[in-house]
Amino acid sequence: MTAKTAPARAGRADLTRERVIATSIALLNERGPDRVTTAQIAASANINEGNLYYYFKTKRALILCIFDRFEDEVVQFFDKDIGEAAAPDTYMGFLREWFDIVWRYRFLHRDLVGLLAMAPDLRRRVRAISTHARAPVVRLIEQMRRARLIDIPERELDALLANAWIIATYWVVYLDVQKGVRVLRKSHMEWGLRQIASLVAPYLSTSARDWLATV
Amino acid sequence: MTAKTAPARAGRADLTRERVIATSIALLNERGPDRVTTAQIAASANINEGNLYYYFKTKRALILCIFDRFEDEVVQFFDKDIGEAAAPDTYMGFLREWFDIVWRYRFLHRDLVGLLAMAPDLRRRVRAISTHARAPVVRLIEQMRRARLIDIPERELDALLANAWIIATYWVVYLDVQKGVRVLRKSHMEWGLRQIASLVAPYLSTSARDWLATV
DNA sequence: GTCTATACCAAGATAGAC
DNA sequence: GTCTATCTTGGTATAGAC
Repeated sequence: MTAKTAPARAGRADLTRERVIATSIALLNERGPDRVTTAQIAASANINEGNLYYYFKTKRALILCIFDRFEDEVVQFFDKDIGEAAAPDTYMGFLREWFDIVWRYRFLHRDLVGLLAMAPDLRRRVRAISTHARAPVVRLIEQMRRARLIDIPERELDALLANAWIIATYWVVYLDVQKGVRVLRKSHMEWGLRQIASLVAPYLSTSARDWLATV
Repeated sequence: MTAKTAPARAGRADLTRERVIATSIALLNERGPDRVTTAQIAASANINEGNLYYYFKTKRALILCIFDRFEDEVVQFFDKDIGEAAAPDTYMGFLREWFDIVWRYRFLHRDLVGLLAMAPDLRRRVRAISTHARAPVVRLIEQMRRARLIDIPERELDALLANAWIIATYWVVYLDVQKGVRVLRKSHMEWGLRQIASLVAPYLSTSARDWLATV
């Protein structure tokens, strides 16, 4: 919410700062917070370790700054207006976008335990995000209902949402950790989309299911 | 496979060793490998830190020993014969047992990245486990089919299995990390079971679904 | 804003007495 | 088998010159 996003017009300092952040995200995703040292970050950003501390007083501060960015992206994503007359593939587009965010910040999900130990306050913020996410998703389902794309009994909705949330956030972790995937290729993305689709499939109208089969 | 399981007749040394292992599992589940020190383990097992190294030459060896135990339990679980005339709640019993294992060793799933960095060979073994798991699960589904409990198209099976696997392994992580659950109560367990059940529900026969509603 | 040099400390591990 | 004492390393962070 209160995050500093990338500056519009960047001076030299801003550029360095951005380079540090970008390079840190890459390293953190690759090896996780506990296996990335400040020395490695500095080296990877082509600056001296001492200089790194000019930009971020602590390693913790750097990681929190990255979390801010993630939070910003997520809030923006969910607050975006979906528009009423959505075609089926609009929904796919959203999912794709979501996977992309989760992938780019996957260490946040994968290594959350460690991060929580470092900054307990993150628990609150992580929870806030999944709470925040619920309304737009429910709205989206309502919309699909009105468009006669889906038909799901009220009492099964909660369980479906929880499952969808777990798959949608842990799918990339699963790819990363269990499958050893290093780069998120289009094929992986499609695979994840199909997983979610298969979750929802039983509740889709025949027309929507036919459409799905063509994707 | 080659793990040393708890000795049948335990001498003093064995008892100490077991205490170290049990206490380590507790600590590792609570805080994760990187936030548990050998000093804490020793203290928690009521022995001196030096003594700890008599039992395990390195921290790594200790953790690998725990992985051995997990592996043993999993293999035993999956190799167990299911028996043909299984009632619906037999399947629930299996799921329960599985959740229990995953919960007791949840740090292995939750902190796998770090563990893989420590012992790359684990990747092979983890993969072997999920490969090993497939056959029994497919057999189980076949059995449910014959008992007319389930009806699922062949081409939807793979996606369902993958989703079930993700939910079944990451459910406890989700509880732990996102919900802040510290002790796996019966209510959480039931919740997880319902999640899996809701995944399978669309494919169940009406009789099986009726049975499910009574649980 | 960037560097060099260095302090500091926590954690894993060893030696060797008992 | 268990303890005390100690070594070693590597990683975070600071001081201060340029």
